[in-house]
This record gives sequence, C-alpha cells and structure tokens, in this order.
Amino acid sequence: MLIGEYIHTIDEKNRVSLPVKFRKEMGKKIIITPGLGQCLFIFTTKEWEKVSKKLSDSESDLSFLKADQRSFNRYMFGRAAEVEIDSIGRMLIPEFLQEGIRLRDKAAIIGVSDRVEVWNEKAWSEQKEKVAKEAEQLAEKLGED
Amino acid sequence: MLIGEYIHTIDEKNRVSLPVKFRKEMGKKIIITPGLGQCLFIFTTKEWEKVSKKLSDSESDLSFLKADQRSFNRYMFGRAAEVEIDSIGRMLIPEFLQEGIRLRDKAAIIGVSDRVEVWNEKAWSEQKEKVAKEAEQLAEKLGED
DNA sequence: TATCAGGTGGGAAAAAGTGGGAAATAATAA
DNA sequence: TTATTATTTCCCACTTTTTCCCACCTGATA
Repeated sequence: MLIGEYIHTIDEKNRVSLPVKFRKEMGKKIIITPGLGQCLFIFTTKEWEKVSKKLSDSESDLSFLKADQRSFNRYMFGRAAEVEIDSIGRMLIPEFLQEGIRLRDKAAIIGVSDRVEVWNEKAWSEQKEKVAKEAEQLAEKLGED
Repeated sequence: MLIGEYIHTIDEKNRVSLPVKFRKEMGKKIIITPGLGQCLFIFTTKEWEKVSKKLSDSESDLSFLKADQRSFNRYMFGRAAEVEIDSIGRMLIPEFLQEGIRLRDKAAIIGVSDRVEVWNEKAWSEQKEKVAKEAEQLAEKLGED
C-alpha cells in the first residue's frame, strides 16, 4: 500500500529520489504518465498493464464518447514513459512530462493506494488546502456507514 | 478498549510516547492519518485495512478518472503514514501531519474506544470545554421534559 | 530511602537523499 | 569515416536525516 507525502529535489539531470518506502512495491521499472490534475502518475508495470488494458478496451464503458476516448488515450499512451530506477533509487523524469506540471526544484511525491503521484511542491500544497474542507465532509459521509 | 487522556511531550525529533496502556492493543506498527476535527487518528494495521478497503472498494476499477474520487483518495492515502513504534514505545509523527493540527510541545493523546486520537494540547482543552458546555445544555434540555 | 515504571533527551551509527565527476554512448561536423 | 562535441549513464562521495540505543529524570510505591 502506497501512502504518505515526501518532498524531494529534482536535480539538473532530471533525477528524483523515489522515497525508500515506495521502492520495494514499485520495483525496478515504472511507468510515468501525465496525470489528471496538475500531476504525473507513476504505476508499477503490473498496474500499468491493468490500466492500459482498461483504457484501450473499447468495450469497457468509460462513459466517453469514442472520439474523446481516442484523444484521451492518445494523451495517456503517447506521453507515457517506461523508466528504470537507478542503483540508488532515483528515477529520471523526461522533460516533456515535467513541462506539463511545471516541475522544478522541489517535487511532492505522494502515495495514493496503488499509484504514486508527482506534483510541483507548490501546486501540491494548494491542492491540499483546496481539498481539505470538502474532503472532511466526504470523510464524514464515509464514517456514517 | 482504548480509554483515557494523556498529555505527552513531542520532542525535537518528532517523537511522542504512546501511553503504556495503549501499547499492547496498538501493536508495533500503526497508521496515522488526519482525523476529523483538529486531530490525528491512529489506527492499528488491522483497523486501517478495514478503512482502506472501504475506500478502495468505492474505488471502482478506474477510480482515478473521477475527479472527486481522485481528490479524496489523494487526501486519505497521501496524508497517511505507516509508523513503527520504537523499542521504548514512542511513535514518530511525520511533520506533514503535525502541520495540519499545529502540533508542538505538548500533545493530548486520547483513547476513543477503538482508535487513538492526537490533539494539540490547547485545542484539546478547548474542545473539552466546548463539549462540556454543550453537554450541560443538553442535560438541561433533557431535564426540562 | 531504595526501587521501579513511565517518560524524556541526546549522542553515535546507519540510512536516505543530493551533487557531481568520469566513462560510455549518441549526435554532429569535417 | 573519423574527429569532436554533447548527452546519458554509472558510480562515488558528501551531507543531512533518521534510527538505534543508552542514560537520566520524575513521581509513585514499598
């Protein structure tokens, strides 16, 4: 289970340490894709197989119009990158993925159950603030069961 | 059954003693999450499994496609931490969890049946006062009948 | 007063994260 | 094709943070 928040540096060579707590579960090879919201998604190769299968399966109902689905898939697949974790636990984030989320200097690396998200540090703290209130209401709902 | 209130120090290394009375029931590994209200929740790994299952059950196959779900999962998982109790019964509270409840110096550690809560000492005493007044009014109301 | 249990503080060792040089590979120009 | 330059990869070393362990303090108890 991937949980928690870590702030790490992204260096001049586009490298970022994957938090130690995530390394075992993520393995040596990961898939980085543009995320939804101002972030990147990181999947294990296994998770990615599941996700990509679902996305490309035109039978599955993703409540998309066909055209939308196509362009969405283009977006996800076209910009997905397979990345090796180096010998001391860093991943290399392609520049074309950094641009989209204005990644530089400090990255927030978030465990979200079965995927990891990468945020621009500032964007992440704003996201948290924004969501805090409504999340609390949602959580209360969950607690009611 | 977890009951009682303890005031403990949070030291420079972000450590807080888990009251002896709670240790057996909580075990060696715990999950800390933001709570409802100005506090943190501490779950046993077992309790957390239940909670997280609930979350990821509602998480249908491609949950990340839905904005609400995304935000909520981010909030719950991203701000949770798995923590080991050290050899003399202390837990380490990540700074990103302290910030949210302005934890520093003194923490109130409260047993609440099947979970433990951590409060900023001051916030806790205010909370108590508030509840006490409400209880008084409630009692009065009850007496009126 | 001696003893014990629970809680607190801090030094030293280990681990995690960061930066950068050198080798290997790829790209470009002659 | 070869020489030169740029880019990427690999590895080493430094710094900071975390973890582990020991010692001390305080209050309760016999």
